[in-house]
Amino acid sequence: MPDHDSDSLLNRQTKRRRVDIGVKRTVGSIGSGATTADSIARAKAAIFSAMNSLSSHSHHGSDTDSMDCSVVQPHGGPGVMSASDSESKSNVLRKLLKRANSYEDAMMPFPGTTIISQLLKNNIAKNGGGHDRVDRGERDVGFSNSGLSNTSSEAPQEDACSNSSQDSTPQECLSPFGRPPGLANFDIERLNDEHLRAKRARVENIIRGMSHSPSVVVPASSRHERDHDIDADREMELDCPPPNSQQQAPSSPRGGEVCSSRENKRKQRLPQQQQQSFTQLVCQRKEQKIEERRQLKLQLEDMQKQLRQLQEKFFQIYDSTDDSEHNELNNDLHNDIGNMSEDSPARSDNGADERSGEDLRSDNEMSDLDPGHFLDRARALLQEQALLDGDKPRREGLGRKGPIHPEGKQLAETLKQELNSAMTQVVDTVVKVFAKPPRPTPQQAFPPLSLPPERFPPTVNGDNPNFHTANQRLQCFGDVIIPNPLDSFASMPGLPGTANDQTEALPLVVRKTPSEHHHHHHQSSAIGAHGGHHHPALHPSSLSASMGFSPPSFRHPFPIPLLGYPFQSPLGAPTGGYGGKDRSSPDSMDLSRETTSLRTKMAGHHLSHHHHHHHHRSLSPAHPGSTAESLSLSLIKSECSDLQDMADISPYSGSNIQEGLSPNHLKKAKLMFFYTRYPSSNMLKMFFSDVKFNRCITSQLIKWFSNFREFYYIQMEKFARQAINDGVTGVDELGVSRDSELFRALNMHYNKANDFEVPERFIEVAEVTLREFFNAIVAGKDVDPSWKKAIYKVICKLDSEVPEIFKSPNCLQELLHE
DNA sequence: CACACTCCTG
DNA sequence: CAGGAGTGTG
Repeated sequence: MPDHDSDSLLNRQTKRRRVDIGVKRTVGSIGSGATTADSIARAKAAIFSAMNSLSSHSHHGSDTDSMDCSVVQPHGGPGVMSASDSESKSNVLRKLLKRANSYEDAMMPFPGTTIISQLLKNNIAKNGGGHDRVDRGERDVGFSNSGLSNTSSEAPQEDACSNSSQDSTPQECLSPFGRPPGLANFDIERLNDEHLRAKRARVENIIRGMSHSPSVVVPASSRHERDHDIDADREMELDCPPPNSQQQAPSSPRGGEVCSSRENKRKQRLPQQQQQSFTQLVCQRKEQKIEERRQLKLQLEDMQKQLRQLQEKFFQIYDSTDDSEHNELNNDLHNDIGNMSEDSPARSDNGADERSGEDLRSDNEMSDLDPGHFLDRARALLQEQALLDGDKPRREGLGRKGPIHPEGKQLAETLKQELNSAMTQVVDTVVKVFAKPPRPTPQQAFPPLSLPPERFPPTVNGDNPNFHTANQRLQCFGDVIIPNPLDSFASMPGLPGTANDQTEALPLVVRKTPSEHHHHHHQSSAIGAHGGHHHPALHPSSLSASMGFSPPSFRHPFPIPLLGYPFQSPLGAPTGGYGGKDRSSPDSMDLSRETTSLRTKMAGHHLSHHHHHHHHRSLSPAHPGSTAESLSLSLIKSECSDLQDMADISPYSGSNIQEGLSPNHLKKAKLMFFYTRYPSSNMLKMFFSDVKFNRCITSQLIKWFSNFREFYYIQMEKFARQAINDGVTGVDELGVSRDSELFRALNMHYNKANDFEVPERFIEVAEVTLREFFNAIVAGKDVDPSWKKAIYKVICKLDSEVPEIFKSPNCLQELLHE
């Protein structure tokens, strides 16, 4: 037997003696995720799905799957799309889009024309913006042309280390939004050429340098790849100790001898010349990756630009119509659609509704670029249209009518259609491209385009401090699993927020549909926003906290991903967004919340085998370390450099419903422990209503309480034994008071600052626990491996109600400042 | 199978 | 406190 130190043996022995208390508590899946969404929301969802699949290359797309399911639900029922593989995802997307479209068609009596196209063309001509392009009309042309502009010479077909099984047709890897013919073609091609040359030179340089060095040092990133490639053989290659002992870590002295470092072994495995060619391949693949990212970036920019153009045009038209009406109408529309889709009073969005009026106004100057508002206006116009249609309202909720401009209505209609089709096309094409190859190879013959920053459209707020980070984010799209962009829908809850935990990304994990969709239902549908009705489980405090603070600029999810993820930097974020609207709750302001969530996000990521995304870190020339970037850097935990990507990408900053648990949440949980030792997940969800729950968050919270319990029981046992050793004979002599040592230890742990008055009940429970332990030990029950189980059962019944105040996200302040 | 739980380790 | 492991449960 390969030597395991006695520790391991001991461990295995002790592990046998586990005690599972089987305390049964309702595992609450709060509510059903069934939400309704109108076509706009669906379109949004579709876009985001597309973005997501684009970003993740449709690996492990479970996140979006769940979203898709819920989105589809109103029509298709829950089980429609439960498959989690990427193909089905794209299918879902397509269906979804089709539904959205058909819905629109039904809504609109006026067949769509191409007004937008015309307008856009005119605009382009007028502005002389040679770089702006609108290819909706000639999309097909652009598509077919997309692949022609260049070839990537350093994309060898015989990629030895490629684990992709698909050498599919190159065209499928091409961007559907490839450079359109005409306008910008010249510049682009020139750029392409330059860039290609430069890149080639770089590659050759690298390769030359590598082959010259006597001891070929494989870059870390490529080592990863090799790890991946060789992974299959590892079992045979390495004479590792049995799986039981995970002693490959260098920390294990003997294990280290037996199982020498993996990298070393791996390095020696390949003969020299193979290594050289290997390194070449590696470099090539790096380049390919970079190219891929650039292409993705470009595509996204194109999409953004298109959207922006549409918005501008739309607003131009819209502004010509009467404004005051629209506010009313808009509100009306919210209600209307809300009623239509599914009148769920449980989910209502007060904030959004109230805000919509002022938003519409401020938009005119402010800008333009918030697609969410854009859609709002589209809806408003649609509503107008409906009203114009006359005395026969299409639906019940539609009672009002008023003076309207027929022209504007028609315009709105067509614009809307245009928008919809544009989105559909965008999403469809993106999905088509990126959802197809399960593991898209970087072998696209696609010209790397370096993009002058001027071409990058301005962000929502005009200034674009996050431009670089945005680029970087886009660069990682190909490799990194991006948290579900839908998360940014948190403030437009018509869409089911999905877990953005990457555990979802485990391969072959099929999402269990209904039970998984535990969401906060106090969030309302974005459209069905007639506020007031709350979910019974919901308390006003959390509502006010989660809605009232919502910074208007982040209400709409669209600009966030589409405009290059202009997330707030974790540090500066909420401050800027709130604009002093309210004293924001420290919880939602928590600076390190992203930090906490990082771990969550990474959970399970190791299975994705996306090793190559280290490449852009080492090679990417565009890594300027912008402000946001450096800020994010402070959040990077440690070894896992992937975390940086994740950190940058986190789309959650815009909402009060945060994705991660902050230290304040931890503090709160500790205080809650004074009341409940065994909180149910339902309870946790209720009391941490300012956190968006996904599996990871739930697990983390549960783990917290588990850890609390662990400490608690350890203390109990310790003090019980100590009492026995001290000669205590009877339980009566055993008490717990606020000045007893046991209490101090516990208080130190759960209430370190001692700024919370520990409830008396906890003292009693502690005393009971201590006595239980004492008795059990005295009775010699501790010889039984599961002797604690009985105690656990007793203690778990002693949970008391957690005060309502804990449900407030601001509870910490309210609790501690008194 | 997923989840919650405990136990152990770092 | 988190991660991993092992176990029990539905």
